[in-house]
Amino acid sequence: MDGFNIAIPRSTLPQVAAERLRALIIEGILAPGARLNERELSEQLGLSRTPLREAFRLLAAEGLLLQLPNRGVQVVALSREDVCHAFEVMASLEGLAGELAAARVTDADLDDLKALQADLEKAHKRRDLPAYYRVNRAIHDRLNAIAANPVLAQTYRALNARLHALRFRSNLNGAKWDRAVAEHRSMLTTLAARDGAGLRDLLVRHLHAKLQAVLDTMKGQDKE
Amino acid sequence: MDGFNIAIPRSTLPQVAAERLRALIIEGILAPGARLNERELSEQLGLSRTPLREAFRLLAAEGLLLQLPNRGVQVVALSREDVCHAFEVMASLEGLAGELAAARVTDADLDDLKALQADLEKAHKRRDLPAYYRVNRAIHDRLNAIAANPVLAQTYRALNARLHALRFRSNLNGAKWDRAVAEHRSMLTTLAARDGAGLRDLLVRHLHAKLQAVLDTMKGQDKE
DNA sequence: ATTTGGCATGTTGTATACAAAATGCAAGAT
DNA sequence: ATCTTGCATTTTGTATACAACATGCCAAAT
Repeated sequence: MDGFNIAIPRSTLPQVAAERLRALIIEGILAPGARLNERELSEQLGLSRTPLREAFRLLAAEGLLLQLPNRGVQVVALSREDVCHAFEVMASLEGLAGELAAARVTDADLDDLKALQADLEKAHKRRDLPAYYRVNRAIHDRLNAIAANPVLAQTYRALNARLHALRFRSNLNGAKWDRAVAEHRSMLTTLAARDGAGLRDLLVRHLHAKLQAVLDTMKGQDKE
Repeated sequence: MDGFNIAIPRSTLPQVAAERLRALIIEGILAPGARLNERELSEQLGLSRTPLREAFRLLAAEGLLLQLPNRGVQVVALSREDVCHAFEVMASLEGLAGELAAARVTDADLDDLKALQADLEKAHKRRDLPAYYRVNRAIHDRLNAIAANPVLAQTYRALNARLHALRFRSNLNGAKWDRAVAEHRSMLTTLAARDGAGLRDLLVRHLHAKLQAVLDTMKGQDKE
């Protein structure tokens, strides 16, 4: 019997630092394009430069930071094209998650998702955008969990982190929001029918719609 | 006029170190599961522990190394399941590459690919496995280049590195090899027809076949 | 006036020293 | 004999010192 995992979760200082930085980037406190001073940041975070530099390398590998030799790191500023490319990949990954989930989903899973869907619609009716985002994310996470592919989950998570800063700000307007909720509803029925290919298509289209929403909010502010 | 990129490519020591380590891992000189001693390795590579540790973090982010707090790093040993999961994702990404490539491919591209296909068949006829792998990789790289999605290319590359060590050793037997070559032929005609969905399916199936070949060679040597 | 060269300053890159944690071994207790 | 406990050694984690590089300023020359 060792179904229990009692190991106390320890993470290294660089990992913790990376998490903090990730949050700061996503919240926009560290703005895209901003150059990060090692000494300054290390003092603010209360650690030395060495673990901070390892955190930098982590985030650079994830694609959140850009490392310029002898010129330090800066927060990546995504161009409109970058966003399109990232969404193309995200859509494909999410489609795969759907396909896998359809093959493996249990009735219990479906019940959970139905509950989440109800929450989603509630948030939508209340026009509570933060709550909507939270539930939305929970649903997509759940789908990934059902897909039960850790490699997929990790790849997806890494990519998502890069875009999260943007999505955070993409304020859905009425029509698009309604449509997104409707799409979620059909996703659920498609999943219940165990229609993998159908769910895949739906998710891909769903993400393409999301891309449009993001691109709309990006309009004007051209970054490269 | 600045279509030229004259910037002399400089890389940091950690990046160079990471490349070396990646090569050593892929070639199997650093065996899966092996624990890497920082001091020892840094002396062998001729650098200090600091840049080496940053290289470790890079490779850990890529999924080639596993970091255990206060217990250093070790080369990841992929279980059969890990390989299946990775291939599922790879297949999806390669499928996306095919889909995109079909939409963007030019006649010049097709000519290049035809030439590569000829090389592939030659290598097959000669039963020259190393050459076959080389050309095979060139074809897949070319496809990714045509797809023109840097995010996809990077994601694909990272995942591929994790599996390369395995594929290296997967010795195709006669029947599977013949089939792979045939699949490549139909890929080319499907691409020429600009049939994105068709090419996607083909590539996904192609990779599933590859997975089977890899799993076969893994049989027996159970690692977890 | 503009440009170029050198210098001063600040910032990153690498090495090393020190601290903390883990590992292995041996001695003692049960 | 086996298991535990404490110590010595090894190894990793963090901080800091030093070196290399980049940047901005000022003076001098054209």
